Amino acid sequence: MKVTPMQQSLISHFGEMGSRWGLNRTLGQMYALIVLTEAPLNADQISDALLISRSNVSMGLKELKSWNLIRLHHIPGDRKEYFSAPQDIWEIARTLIIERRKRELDPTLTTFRNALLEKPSNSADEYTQQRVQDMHDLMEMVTIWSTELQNMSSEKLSTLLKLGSGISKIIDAKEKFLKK
Amino acid sequence: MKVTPMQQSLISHFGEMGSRWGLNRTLGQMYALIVLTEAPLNADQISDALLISRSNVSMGLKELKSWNLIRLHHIPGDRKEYFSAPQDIWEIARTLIIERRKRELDPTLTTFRNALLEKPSNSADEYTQQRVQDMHDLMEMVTIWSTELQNMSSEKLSTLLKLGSGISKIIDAKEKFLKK
DNA sequence: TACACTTTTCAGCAATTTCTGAAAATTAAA
DNA sequence: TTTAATTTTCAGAAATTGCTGAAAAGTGTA
Repeated sequence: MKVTPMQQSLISHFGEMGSRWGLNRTLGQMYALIVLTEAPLNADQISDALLISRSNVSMGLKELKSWNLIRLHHIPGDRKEYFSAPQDIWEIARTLIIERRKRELDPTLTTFRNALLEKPSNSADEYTQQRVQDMHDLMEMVTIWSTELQNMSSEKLSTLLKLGSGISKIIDAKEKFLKK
Repeated sequence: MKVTPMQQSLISHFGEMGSRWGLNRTLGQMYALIVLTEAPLNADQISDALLISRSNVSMGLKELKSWNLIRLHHIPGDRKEYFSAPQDIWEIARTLIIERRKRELDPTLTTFRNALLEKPSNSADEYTQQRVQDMHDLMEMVTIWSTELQNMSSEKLSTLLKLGSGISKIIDAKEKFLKK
């Protein structure tokens, strides 16, 4: 399993960025390799290409599975497991949104709700609850959005994103419409 | 500087989540404390409240400054520096979007563009470039969106988010309109 | 069932990140 | 200026995270 120079530079970059994401270097590299290679890969090929141990690949694949980012294939006459990324880049994006929400937002929303259920016993807690309420409301809306995106087809998601700078105008139009 | 139990549990949670974000535990705790406390705080108070060294607070504040997440105050007759978070939670959200884009998206977009400028010398690179192109297009749209959000007032941002599940209908309406 | 092949687990080592105390630098009042 | 208060820097210690090889577990074929 050899990697072209072009692929190598992309893999390295994903490795460096991996840590800025919730992933780590190796996971970033592994996913870059899988995404950029047309044919599904087995664990030994990944281990080869990235010069990391077979067991590390196994753990990485486990993590990628838990993120729902890879698909499993079987090749007739070969007992090894082969992995690929979804063809549709929008599907990958959608998965990332869902999984990051699960990990980054949901637990916090729960903590906020618990804090809001308590009775403030002094003015410091009153202020605290007020701020928690604000953060809660914002996060809840983001969650609703992400659920919405989750159920959107790639086509619709694409349309929405292409709206880009048009979005402001749409809001204006809506405001106007409602006021009339 | 004492922290109420309610504040303490929120601070701990932010600490744990801090690592899932690009921050780290201490940074998460520091920002929770600053956000949840009404009066601006000085470094010694933060050090006290969170039981971390003064120098660690100094480094944390430096980081929070670089993220544009805190405001500096001076109290007459006091030489210490006091820090607070913006009152408007939407402003904080906007800042986070901008800063995360800078750190998580922009460098990758540059790498993608460089890869697309190269001439593919074999079919593996052809496939690679095709996938990079897809990812590039998607990321560019996300970037445009985030620029849009960056320039939106808190009110407008709020309206947009409240749109929530209405967004699908708006897209449908727009599609229909364009086709007629 | 026995077997060869493949994947997973995990204890311990390695690398990285985070934190601290001491010292240096900065700041502003006297 | 000098001095005292405050903030910042940074080398090394501590803690955390990541990686490996060896062994265990799992899987399908004969």
